[in-house]
Parts: sequence; C-alpha cells; structure tokens
Amino acid sequence: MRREASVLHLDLDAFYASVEQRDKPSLRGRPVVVGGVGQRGVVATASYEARVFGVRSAMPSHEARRRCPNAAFLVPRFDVYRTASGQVMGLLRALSPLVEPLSLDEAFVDLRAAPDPVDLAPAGLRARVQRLKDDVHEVTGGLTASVGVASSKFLAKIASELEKPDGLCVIEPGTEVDRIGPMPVGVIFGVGPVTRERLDRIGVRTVADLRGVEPAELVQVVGRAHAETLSGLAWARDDRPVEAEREAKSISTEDTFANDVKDRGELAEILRRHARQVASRLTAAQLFARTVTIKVRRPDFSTLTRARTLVGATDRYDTIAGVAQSLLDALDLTGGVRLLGVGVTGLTDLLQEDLFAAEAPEPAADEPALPAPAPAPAPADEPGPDATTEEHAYGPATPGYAPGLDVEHDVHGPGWVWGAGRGRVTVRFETRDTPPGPVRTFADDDPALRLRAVT
DNA sequence: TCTGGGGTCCTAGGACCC
DNA sequence: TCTGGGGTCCTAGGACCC
Repeated sequence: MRREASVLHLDLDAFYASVEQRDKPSLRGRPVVVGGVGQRGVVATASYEARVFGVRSAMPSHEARRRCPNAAFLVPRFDVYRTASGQVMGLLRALSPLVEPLSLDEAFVDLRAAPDPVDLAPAGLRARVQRLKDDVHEVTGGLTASVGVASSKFLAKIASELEKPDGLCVIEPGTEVDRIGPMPVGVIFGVGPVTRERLDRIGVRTVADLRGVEPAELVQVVGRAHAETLSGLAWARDDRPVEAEREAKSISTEDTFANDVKDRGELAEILRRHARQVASRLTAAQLFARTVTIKVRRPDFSTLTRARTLVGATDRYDTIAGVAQSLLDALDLTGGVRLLGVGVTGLTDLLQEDLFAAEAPEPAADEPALPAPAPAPAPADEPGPDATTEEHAYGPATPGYAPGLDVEHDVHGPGWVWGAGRGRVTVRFETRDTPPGPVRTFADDDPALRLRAVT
C-alpha cells in the first residue's frame, strides 16, 4: 500500500458514443447507441443522453430500441476509436512511462515512475491532472475523460467513477477505508451479479459489511482465491503493481449467427475461417500455441467448450483447423448452433512443432471444395497485428452499408450512413468539422456512392 | 425478438507420477 | 477386496471485465 496518491486511472466517458457525436454533428446532444444492430446485437456504449432512457452496455439492442426508439443506432468504427485511444495513451506515456492499458478507453498510470517527478501534494496533483484532462480534450477534438488518483489501483478506479463524466477525483491517503465503507460491494472489481447475490444472502451489501464476515464463511461463499482478495480490498489493501506489458494468454475468435446453423458443412466452413484467423494472429504476434479450443453455443444458450492439447506448439492453420474440426465432429449438434468459436491457449514464442504431426490431418485434405470460388488466402478477414480485442465483434455479416459508416459521394462529398436496407442507403452529409448537414437517399448500387476509410 | 466478442482468472475432478 | 498424499497437467465450466 502506498503512502501517497500515485496511481492514476483514466476512463474516457461513453467513449464510442462520444467519438460518434464528435464526428457526426447532428448527433451532438442526442441519444446515441453504438453496438450490434442486428436482431442478436447488444449495446457496446450508450451516450449519456441515451442512458437517461435506461439504455446500458451489454443490453440487447432490441431492448435498447424499445427504451429509446429515437436514438441513433450505429455500428462501431474501431479504426477511429483506436486512433483516438492512441492519442490519449500517448499523453499518458508522456506523463509517466509506466502505463497499463485495460482497453481502448481505460488505463492505469504509475505516477512514481515519471522521469520528471509529478508533484503529489494535493494542489499540485489536481492541477497536473486537470492539465491532462485539458490535453485529452484538445488532442482528441473534444472528448472528455474521468480521472481518479489514489494510493492503489482499486481506489484509483473507484475515484475515476465518483465524479463521472468529466470527473477529477483524488482520494487522499488515509481516508480510503472510510470512503469505501458505505459503497455497495459491487464496486469491488470482480464482484459481479452472481457474487453480489451470494453476498447479499449472508447479509453483505456494503464494503463495510464485508469486513465483519468470518474468513471461513467468505471462502464458502466466494471461493478461496476470491475471499482473500475481497477481504483485503474491503480494508483498501491492494498491492497490485501497475504493469506496462502483459503477455497474451489466449487468442480466440467467435461468431454469433443471425440464424441458428444446422448444416455441418456450413459449420465446418465457419470453423476453418476462424482457424485461419487465429493462425494468422498467432503468426503476426510470432507466437505458437499448444492447446486448441472450440466453443459452441446452442439455441438454448447453453455453452460447450472442448479442448485438445498438442505435444508441440503450432501456428499452422491446417493443424488448428484439423483439431478444431475433430473436436466439433464429436459433438451432438442436433438442434443447431447459435455461436461457434475457435481459440488457442498455452502460448509460447518458441516453435516446437508437434512430433506426431503425422496424425494431424493433411493440409486441406478434409476440406470439400468450397461452393463459391475461394479468393485465395483471404487477407480480408485478417485483422492485422494491431487488432485489439473487440475488433470483430460487430459490423454487418456481409460487407456493405451499415448505419454509422463513413461514405463519400461524387457530388455531395463525405458523409455517413444514416440508414440502409431494401436496396436503399440514406446518407447524412456532414463531418466533424461541418455544421449538421442534409440527408439524401440513394440506391445502394449507386456508383457515385462508396464506403470511405476513416481513422 | 431475449442475451456480442475478446479476454482473464478460478474451481473441480481425473489422470498420472513419485 | 482395506483404498496416502502431494504435485502437475489437462479438461470443462463459469464468473467477471471492458
């Protein structure tokens, strides 16, 4: 436990939605929901205007639509978010080199590691953090961040949430235990709905309640490892260091289908697509994997995983695809499949090819001819080395116009897709630097209109 | 028309070894 | 014809995070 407030946590407010409002002037001040727009989509981020109507992250999109029919529903533009994220991470690294990103919109910073010591006395610290927030606003073109500074990761993260949005909160050392006591246990990282319910059943609702629980009882309720960290955190004890570089432990990709899939051949093809992508991400990261996992979700939402560990590590597409296929072959899939995924674990940077590779299927030997001409090694679905986690979570099943995407028209110039379907595309012609612009509708095969790459 | 995708960590049981 | 006690590795499932 540090004696001074030297851990900083920064969280960009309603990040994806805020970027959309920045780039789409007509949406400023209006409810915006970013996420999957299909029947099975969920909300990634809701703007504060949408939250007023009860729209939340992870809520099914149809539920969000019911609650807030007037919101703009947009697919995510990860390239754009990644650019803004990089700008903010750059500011943090200028403050101190010890930065631990948690996602595109969140990071911890260890202020003790700064080459030019950061003034940690209250007044100086607040001034420095305010300057950081101003820099974030300027460099990103108007985004706001909530920042918390405290003596540990746990407290810094809590602090950043206390005054959201656009917050700035420093928890003074010595005040932590009193500060967190009245808060609901759910503020503790790792206490989700299930744990909260279990704790509620033994009368624990607040962080302070947790302090009175017998250790043995807590182990009973939440398990050994959890009990220890939980009782420590209840007393604001948290020694976890800020870690700049964390090695990846797994790589995976998965797909929920708009309609359940029953056809084995179709599933096999999807499995190969996932395997190809996992293999190319391994190769890009110069890693090899020993264990191949498949994940299957049934229509009733029950989820199965099956794994097989190889003798040696591999980054070969055909090996991964072969193992995945044999795992899938062993499953009873009557009733259909809602989601199918492929992943690898047991990552190493040393190649030690499976000594019994002969047992693995020959490259492509078990692949039936594809119904459509296969455009050779599909670079299209490779995310590239910089791809981050949420990359493939959204977007239309077939490439094309989806709400929120950037377009360009020969006559009207740059704009974004307001709506698409039934052979038509509606576009609003405006950009980040223009006033709200006009709306026009086109045929979706209009040669004057095309998608536009923006970062 | 319920419930994404990419991750991390933990638990529990069985195999296997000494 | 009663069933040790660790340790490690593997598999399957699940809670949780953004």
